[in-house]
Amino acid sequence: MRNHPEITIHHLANVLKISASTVSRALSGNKRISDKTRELVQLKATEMGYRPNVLAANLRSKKTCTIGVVVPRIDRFFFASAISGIEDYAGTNGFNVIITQSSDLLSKEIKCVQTLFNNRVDGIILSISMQTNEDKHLKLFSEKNIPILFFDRYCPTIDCDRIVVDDFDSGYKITCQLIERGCKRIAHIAGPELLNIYSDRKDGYLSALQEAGLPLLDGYLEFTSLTMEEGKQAIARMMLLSNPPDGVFCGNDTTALGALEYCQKNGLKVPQDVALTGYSDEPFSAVVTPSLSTVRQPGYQMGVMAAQKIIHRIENSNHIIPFEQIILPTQLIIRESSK
Amino acid sequence: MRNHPEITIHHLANVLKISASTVSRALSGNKRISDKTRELVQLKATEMGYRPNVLAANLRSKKTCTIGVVVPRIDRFFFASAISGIEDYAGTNGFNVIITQSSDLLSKEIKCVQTLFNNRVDGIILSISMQTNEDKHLKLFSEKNIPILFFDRYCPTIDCDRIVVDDFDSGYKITCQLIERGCKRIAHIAGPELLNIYSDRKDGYLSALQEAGLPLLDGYLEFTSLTMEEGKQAIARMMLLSNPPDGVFCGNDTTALGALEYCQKNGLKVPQDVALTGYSDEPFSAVVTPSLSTVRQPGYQMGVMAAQKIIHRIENSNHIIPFEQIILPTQLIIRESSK
DNA sequence: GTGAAAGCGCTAACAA
DNA sequence: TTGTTAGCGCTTTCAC
Repeated sequence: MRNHPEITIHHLANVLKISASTVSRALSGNKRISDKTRELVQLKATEMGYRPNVLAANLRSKKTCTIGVVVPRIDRFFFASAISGIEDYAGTNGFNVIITQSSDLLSKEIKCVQTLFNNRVDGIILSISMQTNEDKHLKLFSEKNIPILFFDRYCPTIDCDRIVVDDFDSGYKITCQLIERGCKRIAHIAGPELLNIYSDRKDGYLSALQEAGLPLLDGYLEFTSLTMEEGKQAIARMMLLSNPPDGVFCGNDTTALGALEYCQKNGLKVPQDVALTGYSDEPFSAVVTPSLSTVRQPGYQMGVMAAQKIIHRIENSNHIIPFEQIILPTQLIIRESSK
Repeated sequence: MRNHPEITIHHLANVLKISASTVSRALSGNKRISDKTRELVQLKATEMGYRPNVLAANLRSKKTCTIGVVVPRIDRFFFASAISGIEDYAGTNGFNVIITQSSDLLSKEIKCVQTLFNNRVDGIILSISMQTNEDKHLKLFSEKNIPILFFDRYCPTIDCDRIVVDDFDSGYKITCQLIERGCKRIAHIAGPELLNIYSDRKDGYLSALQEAGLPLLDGYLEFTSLTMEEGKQAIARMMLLSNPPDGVFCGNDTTALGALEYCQKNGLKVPQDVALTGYSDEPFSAVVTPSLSTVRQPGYQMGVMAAQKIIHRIENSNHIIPFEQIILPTQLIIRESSK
């Protein structure tokens, strides 16, 4: 089983008795070439099983046609959907996508970013980790004029494009829904305040309370890292307060699920005794009993837009395009847990 | 904001008054160099902000240190977990991962594979689409001696490594569980017979029936593409049979969820009137009511092993390593839907 | 232990 | 429209 040697443009050139540059032009869709030659070359190329050496082309043109992606976790539905969107758009536009995950660790995120940087990606799309409280590792890109784009979770100190949803508004609205259904004592299990998305959700919650003239009672606002276990523990503490909440807005669906489990184990009826809401619309939220009220984020669409925007910027790097923050709408989904 | 020019080994060489090859050796950990020079070079490299040009190195060494991945869908939990495993292992071993998705379409799969091929990935890990009934597009790789590795869904006509689970055994066992709990009329909603995983599950089911002396009644075996909607429709037809099943083994959790919804809408108690089981252990299966019995596949672990195995093969391409099929154990998870 | 030189496969400025 | 030429930045033989 011998390896056939790789066919290059020089082989084609030899066989066709023309120059390598003509072959190159014919293959790259250059205008300055006759239709006849082009067809001839293309025919021969397929015949001989030529495949372009992307590496060499990239080295020469100093572009890799690759975008790097850093997400906290690939296996979270929201991020998987976003990646799916990125890959679909990038794939049909001649770009490759290198995926990396930070596992919500700053140290890992720094490594990912470094790897992508060394691999000379043309742009980087990222959603920062829960720990990210510095931006040194991202400055690398700005310094070399490599486009950065944040989606969902961003670093406020870096000036670049962002695709986000209005977490403040969503947090506000979902709290209002709890108020409208009659809840008087509403608590919130929040995520790390460091992250824009969580602090915005929290601010939306606070704003809704204030507007309705409801007080923020002691112990009604807890900051966690939003795991299921922490959801259980947080609601446990809340329900043991002298004046327990009758409604809890959980920072994400996983926490809400933990809270739900706690309630069911402790004989609390949801939503009668305490109404619950989550955030993110994970696949399980619609099918759990009672089904979870939540906020749906357009993950796939965010991915598509992110890819679109960064590729546009890469391909127009000579132009000055002002940075933009695109805010995509979310959808409030009211289900049994807060009916 | 001027771009600083990229530092190359030649810049370092000039500054240090040594040759580029020495710099190269110092940086690549070559033995034939004095400790003093090595340290000097490395120091200067960091000082000047040198970053190796991976492209040039790859062009020269004809290796890309990149593995390509093709999965049906990124946003399915099983595949997302596998990707997560691949990326973790590859990332810590100096390999990049390019992800593509076939959307379960043969045509798209061919494109993905072609792209990865042109990008000269050093190896490709894939799980084929539901439509894949040919292997021409995969022969490309075998011809160039580029390692292919299948995980979960494989193409039986390609001779290469595989990481799979024992779908026959799992199908057999989960059917046995239905039998043990007293089901007498057990149906199966199967996936496309083309795919090993689904036909194996089906064969396991048939084998369990036969062993228990239970008949396969007319209309008890349906082939679908395992969407939620098809699950509903299939079970609807089954429950309208003159002799409806009292247990249904669904080809995956999504179908089982559809079946569950049908039962709940039509006043059928699960598991009392009809027991249900799924396959895959999606995140929702544990939390739906009644919770779904299912089979857990070690997605993350399969990803790690896949990456490990293919990287090992890439780095030992001079050796002849016999192809191997690794069968990972699954875990039967009995929950309320078949208690 | 170090340097000189060739070349990986491609593109693009320039010339014809 | 086509050819010539000069690299992109690196590795790696082959000298010394």
